[in-house]
Amino acid sequence: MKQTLEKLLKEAVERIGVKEPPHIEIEVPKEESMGDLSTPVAMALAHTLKRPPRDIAEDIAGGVSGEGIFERVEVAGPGFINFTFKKDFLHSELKRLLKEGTTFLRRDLGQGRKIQIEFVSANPTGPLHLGHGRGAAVGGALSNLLEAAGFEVERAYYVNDAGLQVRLLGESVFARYRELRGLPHEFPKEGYRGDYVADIARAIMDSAGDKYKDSTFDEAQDFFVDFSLRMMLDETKEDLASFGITFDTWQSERELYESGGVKQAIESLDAKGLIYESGGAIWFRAMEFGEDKDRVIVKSDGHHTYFASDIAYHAKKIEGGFDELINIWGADHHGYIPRLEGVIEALGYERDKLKVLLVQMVSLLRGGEPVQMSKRAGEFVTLREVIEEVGADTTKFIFLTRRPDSHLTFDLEAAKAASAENPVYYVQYANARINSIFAHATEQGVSTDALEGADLGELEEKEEIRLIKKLLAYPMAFEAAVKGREPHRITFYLQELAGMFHPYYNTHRVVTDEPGLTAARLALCRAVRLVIKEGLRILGLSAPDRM
RNA sequence: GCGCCCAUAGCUCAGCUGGAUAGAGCACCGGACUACGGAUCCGGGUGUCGGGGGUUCGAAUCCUCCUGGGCGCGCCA
Repeated sequence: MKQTLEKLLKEAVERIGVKEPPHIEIEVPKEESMGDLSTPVAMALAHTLKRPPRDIAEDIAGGVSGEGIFERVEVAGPGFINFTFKKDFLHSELKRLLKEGTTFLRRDLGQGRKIQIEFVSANPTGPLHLGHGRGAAVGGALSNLLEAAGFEVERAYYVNDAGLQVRLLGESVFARYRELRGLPHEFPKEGYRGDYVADIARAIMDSAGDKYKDSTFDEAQDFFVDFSLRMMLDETKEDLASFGITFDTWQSERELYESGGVKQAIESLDAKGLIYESGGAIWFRAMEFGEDKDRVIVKSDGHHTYFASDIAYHAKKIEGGFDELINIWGADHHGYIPRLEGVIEALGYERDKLKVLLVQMVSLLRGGEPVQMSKRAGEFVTLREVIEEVGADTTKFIFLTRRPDSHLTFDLEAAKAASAENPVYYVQYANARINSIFAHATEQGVSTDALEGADLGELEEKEEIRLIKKLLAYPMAFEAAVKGREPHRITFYLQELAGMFHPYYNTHRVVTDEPGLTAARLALCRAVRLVIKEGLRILGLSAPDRM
């Protein structure tokens, strides 16, 4: 629909003597009386052509060749050109949608370009919390979205399984282990205090018994750290699975050290003279890349900072042949962005090869009262608990009906209360409802197989025309979502589509006494279902046949 | 002190990258087909778009200052 107009408009604009036409904006006007699609292009041209916008609009409108396509082409307001399509055109486009299916809905904007999306990447020192859930929902939806748009997408998870934090986890588990055994123990001062630490200790008792009752932590360290890591990682994967999120690659930080990747990355920076020693530590010349201070890679005690392995990790990503890298981070890491971009430049690549998408913080409330989400503190609400309490689809939907950069307060009480009335069901119900219409049709002995031949010209009610236009507008929403990397646009589109389907259903019967009309309406329902399923799939939401 | 993000209806949020009279859902009130699922539908109103200034044909959207909130600014991760 939009593409057809785009092409005709471009020709018309060239026809009035504009050699290099600007980008032609096309939008759906807010009022139906303003036509189906609209363009402000005449107003944009007014300045350069030094003519009144309405005159230009008249000229362009007169030059649009689209006989058989437009019912009306009108100039309105300060200089908008409004287009209203002929019903025949809408019907033939709907026919195409039904025939081509998702091919009609998607556009190949990626052209097979490789893109890696890294998200969640939580420290394996504690369970996933709600903030991770937001990253997971957005990252998963964005991945599906870009995949549908013809990108080759890799979903990546980075596991920080090296360094002092995981050692501290092991030490905390060790202390709990001794505690459970009734042995004297000293809990590390900054240790992890959540219940999950004791859970791990219990699991160790189950599998290793009292094998380590006489060991010091130094002796038992490897076992405790590895066991704890494996268990945390397994639980993380379980949580993500129950949230409907999957990953293609799990990059271990430890592996980057063991394979020599970190060493290599540092050497390559060194070879470029971007590294120096001072005060016993090794520094990266971040200031040469716009940072306000240089950054330590290796501390004076010999330990590497996270930054060191991040350099190696991103070097490895780039060498993986990706055209674009996307990192989805919590907004509390925003200060880290220039540092990492600097490194990418230092490694000899374009800075904008990496796009960091910040997902704003989620503050958790329960009945208006703040709930702490600190991993070190004893009490916090995990993603798992929220999924169990509120449900995966509802939780995801709450995340996907907001711009990622909007701050979000997630009130558990409100979410649960809203759960029964949640808009996600409104959308899913449209799908389920269509399924029962088809079941009903079959019961009535109406064939639902041969809808290809249906005469869609039968669809003349205004609710039907509106619905068709909305369906044909899906590619526009899709394109905007892809270009802006904003999956939430799909969410809003689906709510609007369902918001047209339900009233239609209540006004007009699909299965009627007239076979021709029935076939056409069934075909329309099938198209609605197709689009809803496609949208829900992209968002990572389920599309149950019955609810 | 410096930097990033946010502020739109009572609440939760959209607003298609500068366009027409700023929109949904929730909540509240009233109503609906002996037929395809009432998780539905129909009707009812609400705005100094946080505030001031600027840019221009035109600003919720861009610039600037201010206010308020969130988050960063380590040889932490």
